Amino acid sequence: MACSIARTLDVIGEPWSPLILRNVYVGINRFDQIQQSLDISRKVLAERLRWLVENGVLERREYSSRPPRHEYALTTKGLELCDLLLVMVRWGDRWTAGEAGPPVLYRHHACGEIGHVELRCAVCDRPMNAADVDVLPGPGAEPPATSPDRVRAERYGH
Amino acid sequence: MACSIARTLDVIGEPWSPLILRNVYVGINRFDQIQQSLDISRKVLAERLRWLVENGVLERREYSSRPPRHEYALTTKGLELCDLLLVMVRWGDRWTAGEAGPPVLYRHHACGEIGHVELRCAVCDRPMNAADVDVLPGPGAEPPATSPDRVRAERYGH
DNA sequence: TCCATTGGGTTCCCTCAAGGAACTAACAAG
DNA sequence: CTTGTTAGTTCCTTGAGGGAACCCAATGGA
Repeated sequence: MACSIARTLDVIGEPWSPLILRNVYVGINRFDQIQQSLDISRKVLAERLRWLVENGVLERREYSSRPPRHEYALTTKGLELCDLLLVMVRWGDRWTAGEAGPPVLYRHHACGEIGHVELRCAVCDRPMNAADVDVLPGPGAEPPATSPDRVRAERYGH
Repeated sequence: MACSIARTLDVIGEPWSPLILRNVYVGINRFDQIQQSLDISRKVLAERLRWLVENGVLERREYSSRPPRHEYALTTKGLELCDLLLVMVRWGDRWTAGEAGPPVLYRHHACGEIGHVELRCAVCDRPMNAADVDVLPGPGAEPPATSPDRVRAERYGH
């Protein structure tokens, strides 16, 4: 599908993948550790890891050759996906955390404070949220075919 | 699970939900429109819409009483979820768009320019990405039980 | 008046992927 | 030479997703 959301979901759309990614991100990066931590079936975990490696999100590397042992590490591509996790965390904290407060805190290296992410426009630096943008067809849009859907989507712009 | 990522995924973790959300966001917000646009089964679409409404992400409202006709609209909670979509789009554009370029562009109301989102720290305003934070247990963390995993996760830090 | 159509779903069946448990391989330690 | 550890694979069963058909209320057209 000519939609970056769909293409992103194609890589990490199924519900275990973000959790696997999160585990690798925090240092839980070996097969059995991940399996126990998530209580995921070994079969599905093996499939997901293979998929994530094939798609360049994780790297499988040997940390011992005799006996052969492997662990998983984030690639640059994978680390950038973790930004998505930070945004998920923010939403989850705001809307589902309950009275106990957030289960995990994030300390920003640059300022040393506990904080959370905000979305800013890369051009003007001001806040840029879903309510602040118009959606327009881009160069990679599926060719002519001005479908009713497309017209509707173009017209929207809030 | 005491993890905001898991809680977020509980709401929109299955692969159709973000696409449904995206459609409602751009104005494709009636049952048949969504169904045709995504080529999703009517059964699953009905289930997902019900789930999203139950969870306060969408609102089902009547736009005609005779005959009774309904459409779906984003709540505030749902609109904030769309921030997640903007971040997905950014990643998808960077890593999966190919040579054709991004299929969709986003124009920022504040500056009028085509841009994309960046993550900033809400405290100090500087860039805050996954590589720039330490992960610490928060108030809502699952109680004592200092598991090996936890220790490992705490020790990690970037 | 009757029929077809539209919007917004249900119902039923069937397949396919997820889950669980057990098994394997390769080596190390006691 | 038995036990343990890591990293999977195999096999079977169950449950969720897809497809197609059906439903119902109202409306438009012949």
